[in-house]
Amino acid sequence: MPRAESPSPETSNRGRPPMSDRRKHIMRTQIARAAVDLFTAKGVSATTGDDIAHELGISTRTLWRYFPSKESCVRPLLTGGLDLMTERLRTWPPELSLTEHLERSGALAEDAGVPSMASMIDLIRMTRTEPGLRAVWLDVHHCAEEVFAEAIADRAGLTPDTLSVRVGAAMINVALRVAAERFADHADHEAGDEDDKDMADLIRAALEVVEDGLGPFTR
Amino acid sequence: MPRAESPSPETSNRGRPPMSDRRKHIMRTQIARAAVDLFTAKGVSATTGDDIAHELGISTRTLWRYFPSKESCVRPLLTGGLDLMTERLRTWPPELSLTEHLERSGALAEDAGVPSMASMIDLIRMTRTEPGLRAVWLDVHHCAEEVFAEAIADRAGLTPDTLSVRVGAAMINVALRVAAERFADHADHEAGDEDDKDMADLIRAALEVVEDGLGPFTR
DNA sequence: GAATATTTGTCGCTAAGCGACAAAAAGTCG
DNA sequence: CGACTTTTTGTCGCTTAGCGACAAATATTC
Repeated sequence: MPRAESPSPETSNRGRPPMSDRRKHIMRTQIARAAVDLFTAKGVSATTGDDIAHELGISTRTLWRYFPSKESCVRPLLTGGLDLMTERLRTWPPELSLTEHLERSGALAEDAGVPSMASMIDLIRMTRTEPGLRAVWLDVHHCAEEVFAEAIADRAGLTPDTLSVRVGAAMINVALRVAAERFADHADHEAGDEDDKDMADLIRAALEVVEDGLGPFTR
Repeated sequence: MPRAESPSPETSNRGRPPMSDRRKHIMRTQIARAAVDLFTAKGVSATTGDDIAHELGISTRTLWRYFPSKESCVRPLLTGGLDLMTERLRTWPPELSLTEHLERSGALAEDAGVPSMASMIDLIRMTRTEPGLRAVWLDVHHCAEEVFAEAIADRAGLTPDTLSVRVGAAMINVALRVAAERFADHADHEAGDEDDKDMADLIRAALEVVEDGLGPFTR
């Protein structure tokens, strides 16, 4: 049986601590990369699971072991920004409000946090026209809601199931989603108007609405 | 070719104004009913498109002409509540705030607005465990965001693309979603604690968080 | 290096979902 | 009502998604 070569020489863990989980993680990101490349090149519907698998030199069966559908292959890329956000929730300092803390996390995410920003931008754009990708995108954020709810509940001394906590977590979540979508949409205008260009400003502006509420808005 | 009998005698438009669109709409709701019944009875993964089609006496090919996947067959049921909400946005009186207006709409929805409330509750519960149904549920609400954005923008004299408008619409939207999910989860406890029992109270409480914002919450 | 556990590939299968064509409706006009 | 047109439906065939089972290959442990 012709064994597939390691996905990439520099990402393989040769000699270093074995760590089987690491291998899986690398494989998933490799698949995600190949998938997004093919999606952007040929379109989602024209890309088959066989295409993605063949690109990496793995069998189709193995591909479906890593992801349950071809659209979900790009999930690791779409979670990139949120992973950093939710990760930093663990070190949420008491003197900062949640929005302040998230704003600073957002500033980090833009710079070095996410390795392949260009692919992510392409992906988020594709979610507009590709229902399958949009479903993944929405689900990624839906999963993040849970994490936000736990963080908020923990801080406020409430249960994550409290209605206000769930709504609050969802509000935070959509603010980040809308900011990301807007960033993706306006990313290539580059040297245009300097209103809300970088991710940090967008996140700040979006979270501001969440912070203040709709009261002063739609009355 | 054995023609399928009309889905139901009383829902067929025999002799009355022709109206081809009406037939389609009836067909869609009939399919949705059959789908949710089979999903609750056998589970989603164990239900095939053939099952749904056979239940209605139509061919599988026709089923896929009405819906692009078996999960999306239940979409008409999941949009029930939101349809009423967005429809009533057209008659949003100037003297009411958006949340006030939506609260009243919510009170209507509970009573007579949605015909098959029981099926909807079952469906929303299933979205927890069935990824395919959750995707439909999230997408239904995502589509509603667009409508809310237009309504808010229209009232505020802004473009629907304004960041604050989009975030605001998304906030409204998730509040309604969380309220619906909570209602579905706590629906059968019936005569338990009288905290947040009916839909109207839940919507009111959820929209209150949106109205006030997270400022007084996570600081 | 041998024994064990995990991963992968091959095979076979069910089901999703679409394109094309023909039959059967439904709608139209006289 | 009857001929005509338009829309809908069914049948057929096909590609792809995606999983279960078993065997080979690989990784891990001792």
